[in-house]
Amino acid sequence: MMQSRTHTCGELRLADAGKQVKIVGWMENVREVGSNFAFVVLRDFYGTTQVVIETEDMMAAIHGLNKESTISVEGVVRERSSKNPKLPTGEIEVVPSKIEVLGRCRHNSLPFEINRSREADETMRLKHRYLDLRNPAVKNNIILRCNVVSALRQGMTEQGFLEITTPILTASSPEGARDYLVPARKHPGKFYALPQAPQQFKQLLMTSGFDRYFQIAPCFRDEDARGDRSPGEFYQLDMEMAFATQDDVFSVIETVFPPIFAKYGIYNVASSAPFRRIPFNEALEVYGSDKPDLRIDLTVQDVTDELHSCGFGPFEGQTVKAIVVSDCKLARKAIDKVCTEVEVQSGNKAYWFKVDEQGEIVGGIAKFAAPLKEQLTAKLGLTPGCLVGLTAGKKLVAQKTAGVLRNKLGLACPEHMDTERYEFCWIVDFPMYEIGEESGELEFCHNPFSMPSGGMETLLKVERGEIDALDITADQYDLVCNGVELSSGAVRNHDPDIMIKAFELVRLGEEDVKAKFPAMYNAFTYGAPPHAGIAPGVDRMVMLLAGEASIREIIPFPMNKNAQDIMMDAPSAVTQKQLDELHIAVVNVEE
RNA sequence: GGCCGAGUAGUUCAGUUGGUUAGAACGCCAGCCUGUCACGCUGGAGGUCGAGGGUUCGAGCCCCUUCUCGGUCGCCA
Repeated sequence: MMQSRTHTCGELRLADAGKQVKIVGWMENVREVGSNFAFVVLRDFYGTTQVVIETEDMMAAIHGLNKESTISVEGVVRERSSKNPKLPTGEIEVVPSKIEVLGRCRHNSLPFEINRSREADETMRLKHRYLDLRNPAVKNNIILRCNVVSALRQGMTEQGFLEITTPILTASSPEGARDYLVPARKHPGKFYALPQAPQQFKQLLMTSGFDRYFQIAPCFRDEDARGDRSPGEFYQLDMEMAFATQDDVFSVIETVFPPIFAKYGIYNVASSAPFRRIPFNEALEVYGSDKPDLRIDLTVQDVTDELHSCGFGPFEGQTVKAIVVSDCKLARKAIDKVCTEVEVQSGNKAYWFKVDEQGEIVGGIAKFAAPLKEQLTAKLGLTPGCLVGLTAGKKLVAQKTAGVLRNKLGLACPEHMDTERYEFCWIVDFPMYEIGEESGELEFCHNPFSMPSGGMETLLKVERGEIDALDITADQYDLVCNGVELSSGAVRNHDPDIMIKAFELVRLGEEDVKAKFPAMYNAFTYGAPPHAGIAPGVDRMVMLLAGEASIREIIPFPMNKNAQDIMMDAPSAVTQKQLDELHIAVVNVEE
């Protein structure tokens, strides 16, 4: 038999009984149940098949062979006398006539057990990622990622988008995150930068006349990691459309995303178009977050008037927010746990009281709230069985803490959260400017590429003193799903004059625009199309679909929290010759 | 960089008020076992308790320093 294999380990069925086959794979397990009788579980990418050892010859062929060695097995498919209904191949087994060792595993003790690798220490998993990935539960997330990326490509292509790659070695950008720099050998003292996003290139593509662009784009940012944020590099479904409005972008996403989420996600229900649109300020006020989880039916209410002078110290003179949980079944211990979690995550305390079956305010800070029962009942519509969660602080702090509390209460109270679905929304009307915390002066809130709503006319109104710069909104939007920010996007500012005017409000001018974004500024002076786009994060999308809490579970070869690849040993030292060629002198490097 | 948590056998963990020889499960090795499929049974090997210092008659446990990993905040136009 010349073929490497006739079948995979996942495909043989009862109907194949009697066939002469050759299968290959990893020796996952050996169960010896007699001196010359054993079962070998052979695993490949597609599944597992049982090989039954019944002769001295075959026993000798696997004798002393460590698990996870690769072997080929030639033999006959036979119906099992004792079947296993839990396995797709559980009705048959292969009776071998020849077993060949292909790749011997030299280790009789593995760093972890393959099928339980997810329980192992993460450092160990990452160091031996090639073993970790043999675990079907780990491997399946990578397969899911492939399928999702493939579906996104197909969806975007069907919408008329062209996939165009943009440079990886490019220029450092003056704003945004920290760049990864690459020394330029031919230009001593100068550096390339890895792109934080293909932002400027895609806008230049629009200016070049391409109408609809997309790319599964690698993005590089030298910022610290989070559970849902990979250090160093990540991927975006980057897209841009010429002569387009916000609605045009929304329409594309609302067409492409829901079917993919419903098909590939752990939940098979996704919002249908159009997604809810929530203004930024309303999101903060009602949900305490600019990325609300709409599966939770709880909302935040303002009780500052009622409680800011109730005598409870932490509320004194502060904004106070309340979340009413009707028919709350949480015990005191569970409520305290929620409050503790809120404090850990937000750094601010949460408080509570309950309304008992007699309608009396009890528990938590009842001592202060009870005297205000009438006002609170009128304001919040309290009924027996209600739990009222409370937060306080300066307005934004009270809002955001309430947002954290809302999430925790939703998770703790299943009757207030319809977990098994993907609930999308757009956050719209972001402020264009804010007062910088350090500078105390007006700054761009998000990015300077966005078009101020109303364009030049709006900026002129600020100049004329008719409106406050802080009240300007940008044609910018976030895509949010189940409390996860998937993406920011915007209608871009394609007009050099409006760009300069927008920069003037933050005390910059034409020279700064030219200096910071020379290619884009120049390009836009040659006739630019209005354009808009968005760039949903592929990694986070796959996390949501896989139901994984760690981004490392959906990346084939992830780095650890400290941006190290401990399998490849990156970053690593390089030779003096390499440094010399790059005109780099390394000083004060500690071992 | 701040805060919180973790670090004990190959792996995952337990280890009481500081007290005899640091345990369990899985894995590994040996023996038994002809229908297992998380095979079973018997036995065995395997430990720098992250590192350094201190307190003590005595430290896995208490104190100090430090390293590593994770979470979180800062940061991420």
